[in-house]
Amino acid sequence: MSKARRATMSDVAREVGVTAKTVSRVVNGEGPVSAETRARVLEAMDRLGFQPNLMARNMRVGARDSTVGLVIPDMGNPFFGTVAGGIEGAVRPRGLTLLVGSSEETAEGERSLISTFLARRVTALLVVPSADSDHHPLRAERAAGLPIVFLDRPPNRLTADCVVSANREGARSGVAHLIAHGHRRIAFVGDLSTLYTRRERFQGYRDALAKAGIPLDRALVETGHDHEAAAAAVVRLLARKDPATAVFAANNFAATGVVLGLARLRRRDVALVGFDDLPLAEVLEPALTVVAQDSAAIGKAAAELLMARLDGDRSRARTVEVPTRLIVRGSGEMPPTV
Amino acid sequence: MSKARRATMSDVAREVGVTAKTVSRVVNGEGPVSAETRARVLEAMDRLGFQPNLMARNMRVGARDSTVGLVIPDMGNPFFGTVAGGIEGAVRPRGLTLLVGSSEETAEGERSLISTFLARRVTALLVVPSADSDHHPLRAERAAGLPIVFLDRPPNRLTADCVVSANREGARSGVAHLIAHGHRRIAFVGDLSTLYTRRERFQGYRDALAKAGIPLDRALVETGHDHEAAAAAVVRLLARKDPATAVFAANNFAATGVVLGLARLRRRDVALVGFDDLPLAEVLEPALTVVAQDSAAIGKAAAELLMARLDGDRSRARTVEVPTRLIVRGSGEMPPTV
DNA sequence: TTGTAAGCGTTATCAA
DNA sequence: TTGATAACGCTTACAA
Repeated sequence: MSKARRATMSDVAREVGVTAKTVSRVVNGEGPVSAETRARVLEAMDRLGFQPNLMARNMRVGARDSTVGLVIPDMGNPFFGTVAGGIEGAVRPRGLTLLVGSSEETAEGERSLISTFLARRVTALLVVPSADSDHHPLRAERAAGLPIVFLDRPPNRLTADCVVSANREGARSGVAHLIAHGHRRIAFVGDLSTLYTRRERFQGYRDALAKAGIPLDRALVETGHDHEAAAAAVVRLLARKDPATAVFAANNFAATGVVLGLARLRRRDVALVGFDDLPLAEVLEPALTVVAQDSAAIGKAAAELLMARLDGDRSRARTVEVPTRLIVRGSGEMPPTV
Repeated sequence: MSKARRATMSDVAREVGVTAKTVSRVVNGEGPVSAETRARVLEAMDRLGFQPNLMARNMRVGARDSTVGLVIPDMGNPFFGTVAGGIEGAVRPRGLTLLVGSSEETAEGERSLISTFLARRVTALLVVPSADSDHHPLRAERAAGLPIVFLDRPPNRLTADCVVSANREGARSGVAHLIAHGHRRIAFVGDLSTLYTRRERFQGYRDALAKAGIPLDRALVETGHDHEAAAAAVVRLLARKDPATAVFAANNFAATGVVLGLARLRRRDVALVGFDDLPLAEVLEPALTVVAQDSAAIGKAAAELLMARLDGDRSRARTVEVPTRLIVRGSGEMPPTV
């Protein structure tokens, strides 16, 4: 019962009294097979619950699997969900199936997941790198013609196609927006500083401050990698003797956390601009001003890069930067409390 | 360049001057290999960028792949992201890798994704069924010993393990809560009625009404499968001559949409209870009362069922119901406007 | 219209 | 400690 071996083509063939090759023909709808034989084979396949072994097929054919592997850092972050949706919509018409795994934001998780995909001979590989991962070992795969595209964050120690948001410019514009509304004590709440997106957005923050002649105050730079951490950061930022009058939250979790923190403090006088939009942004009070990323477009761009490579594009690695968009809703336009 | 063949064990072996079997021993850290041979093999592997072909290995070993396949309807829904996270946390310690694909809520997408997983000989299969899918064809796989667990929604035409939320009872308690606060015109905004979860939650809604002696008014039952559809539904519900004084939103998208709709109408006098919690629920005004699902627990329970099967549990199919929890925050306690 | 032989990349078995 | 041979399930090339 438990050792019930799975039916193979030979099993089906024996059942019907033909050869495996004939079953193969029926399965692949290829070559000439008499209607009667075909019917008998189909019947036996159904009766035995035959499922072709794609591993064996792919091995023989030498063809790659019709699967695209995607490595993301976190299944729970809707940003990556939307990115994945964008990819899927683009590769599906081509008959490719997207399979997603999570690295849990660790280099080891990422390495082992990539290995899993490579060992299964995916048609192409999409990776959102986790901090500190090294992509140098992938050079052989790339040389062997495997399309590899990095998303959201660039590869480390490897030149390859890459799609990212306009992080620096987007952050700059968001912070400049706060400055334009009179703020000079603007806090930055972001991920761990090892992350590429955090570094870029932090640079944009510095660019905006510099342009306005505002010195960087390290005391206003906080880390909030999840909701509660960001909420706690806000409490600290506002408890200072010289508190922040505005906050730039550098990702969706940070923005959510800052909103939570401010609400718990019953503070409605602190300006806020978030990076990445939230579904409920417009109903918050005040409504949340954000630098919106086009996450679906990021996925789509990556998928298109990938498919161009599959179609034989051998040009050098490209980096696509997807623009962001400032959405003004209220929270970013409040003046500083004097 | 483009046809660069991938290095095989034989390639590595030839390079070093040994046999494929020796390389195999090194790769699998099995059997006796001299330290020197091992070093030379490892060096050659690295130089050639050798990646073992798992398809070939699995085929030979006859072993199942160390992969668990998960089919979800929608990558963009954070509920499924959290469920996936719960599964991953439970199967990873066992050395299993979770691979996720999206059916886009279509029976065909689900069928083809399941086929993809079966053809790749996953160790186990996890499925969130889409509406109208038929799982009868999976009976042979189940008989062959493949653990199959359904999540969030039960299988159709197949008896199998299943993990669901206490949908009916949860919805009943949410609606009863509104009734306890004086409401009698309570609207229901949910998914398409073909969906299991929608049907169950609707039953819970009816149960609560019946218990209170309130007749069901079909005019108060609306469909809102995404944010905007739910927002539009609210507008209709409140525009009636005999409008709803409270709304029960039967899933997270519907709840978000209802909140959006109410905010756009500037209506703060309509009571609301949502099914499934939202990250920003506590900061809404009024804060959102919800029937919270434990999505991570659903994933974990499914993973545990699955692993028990892998460990040889042959008992009959079980259905696990994960309890929900009413979280009172304000929106559900508002009295009806007279 | 169907069958035979060989081989894809790996590992089990047994021998050296 | 290492190698030769066969086999996993399937498809290609060729023959019947």
